[in-house]
Amino acid sequence: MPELPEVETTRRGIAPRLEQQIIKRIDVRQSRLRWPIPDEVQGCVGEKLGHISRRGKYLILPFSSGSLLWHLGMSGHMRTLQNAPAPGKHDHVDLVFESGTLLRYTDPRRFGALLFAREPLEHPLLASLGPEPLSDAFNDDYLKTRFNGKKQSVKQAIMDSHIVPGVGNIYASESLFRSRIHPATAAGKLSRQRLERLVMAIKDTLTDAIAAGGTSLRDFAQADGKPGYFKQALRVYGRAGEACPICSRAIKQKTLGQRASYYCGHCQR
DNA sequence: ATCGGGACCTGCTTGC
DNA sequence: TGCAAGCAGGTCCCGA
Repeated sequence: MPELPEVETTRRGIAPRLEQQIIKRIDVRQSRLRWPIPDEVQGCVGEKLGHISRRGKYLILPFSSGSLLWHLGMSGHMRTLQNAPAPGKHDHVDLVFESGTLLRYTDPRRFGALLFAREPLEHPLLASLGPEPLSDAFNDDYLKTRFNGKKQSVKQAIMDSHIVPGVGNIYASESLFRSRIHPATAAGKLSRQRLERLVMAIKDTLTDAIAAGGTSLRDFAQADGKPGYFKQALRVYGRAGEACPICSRAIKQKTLGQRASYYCGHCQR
């Protein structure tokens, strides 16, 4: 579910309901996520939540003693609730605020993570991320440097969070289709012009998806429970055998780096 | 240094 | 109908 647009959609959904509120309790029902949830997170209790931000696919919830770092993994999602029903099997964490509002974290596969850091941006997991793809620092000069000499496919390269954080399997395929670059092309072989196109395609794809409220796949819902609307806007992802929206030839599927990739063999070179 | 693969989990879909 | 295999939005870490 969650790539950058879904995480950003989640952030926008929960922020107005939670910021400036004092946390009363943190209920951890299952601490075994990707890493065990550290006891340190309990240090936030009694403190006021500041401005929620995002770095790559991480949400940062700042309190005076430090920040919660939250990654949704593959299947995680959050909802804010007023009158919380009894937690279900996969509702692993609740942040309970003094107002009665509650943030509930659900994650069937438990690939997500909840960590604590005094200086969030200095945490090794965040410090090693590439520049935000929607910032000016993410440009063709940057990609030229990072792709230099790379034999790895461009699809795998843009899915590497240390190069481009936030682009996952869906938006990698979509961005490559937009830029008309074949996903298996060696990253280091891309011309300057194609890198410019790729940068623009990634920015546009992410921006459009955020505007649509994220892609709705399976269990993804926005923080208010409404589904995202980008799924119908996907041009190639999950559409093997369907007609390419540009040339009408059948969309192909190929596995790269153990992940399904979708592309048009005619439009993408 | 770069890479490919395995690992971590559960649930849904597919095929026999 | 039942069961097992295969696949799914992520990414760290290991060994080659």
